Amino acid sequence: MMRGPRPHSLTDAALRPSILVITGPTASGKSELALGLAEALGGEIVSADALQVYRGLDIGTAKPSREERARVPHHLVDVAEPGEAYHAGRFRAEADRAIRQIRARGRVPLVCGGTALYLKTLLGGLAEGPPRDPAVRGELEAAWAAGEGGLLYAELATADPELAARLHPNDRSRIVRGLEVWRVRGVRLSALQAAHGFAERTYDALCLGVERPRAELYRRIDERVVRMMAQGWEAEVRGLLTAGVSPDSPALQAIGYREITRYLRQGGEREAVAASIQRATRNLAKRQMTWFRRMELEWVRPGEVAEVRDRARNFLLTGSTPL
RNA sequence: GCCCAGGUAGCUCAGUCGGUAGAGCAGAGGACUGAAAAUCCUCGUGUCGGCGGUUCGAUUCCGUCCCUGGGCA
Repeated sequence: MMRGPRPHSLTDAALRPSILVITGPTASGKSELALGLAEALGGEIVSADALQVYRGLDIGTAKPSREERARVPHHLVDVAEPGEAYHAGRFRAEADRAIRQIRARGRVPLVCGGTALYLKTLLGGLAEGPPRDPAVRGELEAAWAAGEGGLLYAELATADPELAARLHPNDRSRIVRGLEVWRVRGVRLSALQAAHGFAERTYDALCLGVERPRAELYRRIDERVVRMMAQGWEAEVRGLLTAGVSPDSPALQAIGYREITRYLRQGGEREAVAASIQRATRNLAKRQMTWFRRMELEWVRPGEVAEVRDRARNFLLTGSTPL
């Protein structure tokens, strides 16, 4: 079994900038909490959300409103075109820059979002791998779509046996990524990952997770989807498609966007769309919980704003790099 | 009232030429290193509508009753 990174010495910790992290499953109310906290502490919000980065995806990503963004500066929202493929590597670099700038202004960086992989890369870094290569990617995806998944898995088993051993033959995304790394750079992704091990410790972070009873969370999700549909989500998606955004782009694979795109292109029962979006969102929340359970978060309840504020203040004052 | 078709897992349904049943979805748990709201893995005992009958044995066949659709009156 792999062991976690060794605890860092106090000297190491003293060099690390303090940040606040607020996460939680979708619709848990983390944005609201972050907003209140940012105002109370003189902070700025760095979004850790894989979809709010895209311009034009507003309703379905529950993007902060113009008013909210006027109240508190937000970073990493609307920083990519909807046709682009944003990714963890880019998030890591841009979040680092945003945090640096916020601190340079003497303000508190408040990272808020539910994309656990992004949070993980922020806190632990990311292995040095080649960025995605559209050409190679295209070939691999095409091969997979043509039913050659078995061949691709076999190729990976030869190129990077260690990686293949821990991937299920059906795990398209990871098999494709592993082969991509092998084909463009001739190195094994598993080796890069082993060398790195998420061992970077750039920040001294207080990580808070917003907690809600499952049933309550699911109810909020269902209600929010209804609200989003009423706000014109369908028209938003139609606009993106009309503007030429490819239905295959990552942005349109997002929950809701994918269902609405399918509906607009292939038809179907209108009422079934909202229901399937609700279901997919509930499934997402459950997957997020799986991440959070092993993230060593301090759990807070949505109503505990004052307590959380004091907890955060205390952390910032006694942390390694008081402001 | 009569005729027909159904009543099987939370939902939609398959199936058992009589040996107590299985898929999808839901739900739960898990994995996760440049698409991550992605991608993937694991988990299915339920008076097989009720009551009788035939049978070594009935969810399966027969009778009857109840319920739900549809048709005829």
